[in-house]
Amino acid sequence: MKITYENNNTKISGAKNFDLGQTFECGQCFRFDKDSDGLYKGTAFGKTITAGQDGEGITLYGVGEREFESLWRGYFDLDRDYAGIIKALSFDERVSVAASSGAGGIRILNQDGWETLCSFIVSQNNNIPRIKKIIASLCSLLGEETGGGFYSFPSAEAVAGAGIEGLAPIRSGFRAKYIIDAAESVASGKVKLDGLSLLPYDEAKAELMKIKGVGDKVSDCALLFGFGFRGAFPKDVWIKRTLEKYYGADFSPSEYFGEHAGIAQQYLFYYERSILKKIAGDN
DNA sequence: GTCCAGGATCGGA
DNA sequence: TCCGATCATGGA
Repeated sequence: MKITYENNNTKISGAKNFDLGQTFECGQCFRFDKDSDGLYKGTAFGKTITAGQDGEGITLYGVGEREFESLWRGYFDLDRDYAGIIKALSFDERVSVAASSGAGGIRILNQDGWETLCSFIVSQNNNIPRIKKIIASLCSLLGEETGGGFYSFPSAEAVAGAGIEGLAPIRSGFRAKYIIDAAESVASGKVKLDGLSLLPYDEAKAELMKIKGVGDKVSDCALLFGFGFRGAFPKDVWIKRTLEKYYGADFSPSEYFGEHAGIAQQYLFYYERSILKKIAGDN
């Protein structure tokens, strides 16, 4: 992998297993959209960027060395050896097939913990287009403008301050009370997100599940996408179907796949949900 | 109009 | 412990 800086852009070339589209569209992140020109635009950690990919590599527009090193290198998980992880996980036939059939360019983003927690509370019993819409609405309602009509994700304090009535415009339905409980718990310190990534998995999970509306799956998503727990294995409806179909009952993904179970999960999820669905749709 | 969505909670077997 | 109904809304 080679990083070069020119004209206030950062160019990443020779990065193995890094596909911008797969990474932004595999369901881990709700804040990036593809523009009509094929570029992805979105906001993370209060910074809005435009990113594109061509045969030469990935370009982050308007990002200089300082910002790249302090934010985006970590965000895109660039210091993790995905090729090696895929090799290590390919003892499993399903993961091997998924990784070599259009899911191998996914990188697990290191997103903001609070944003990820809140986003996956919104995701429950919901569909991705609507999840994105609700989150965008929450950000424009309570976040701060970051330029070009983009907004930062609001702090827990800002969300708690709005109260349940204040959230009415985002149309989040029965999830509003859960969002408020999460915001109040985090703002008050009842649930501590600082240092959560350093706790053992079980303790970190129990901490998040103190929040109403945060159960087994939502907490695993937050841990995997927002707190660096690559061994967390979120079990949504698609993955449950996959597990039943190929791995049988009483199967323990975390023991079977090990420390990178979450990455295996994401390959399986994206492959089953997007790639097989697309193939089915083409027939 | 119907079905269902990256689930969690609650009450009752 | 397990199962089903329910939750609020709108995308497909």
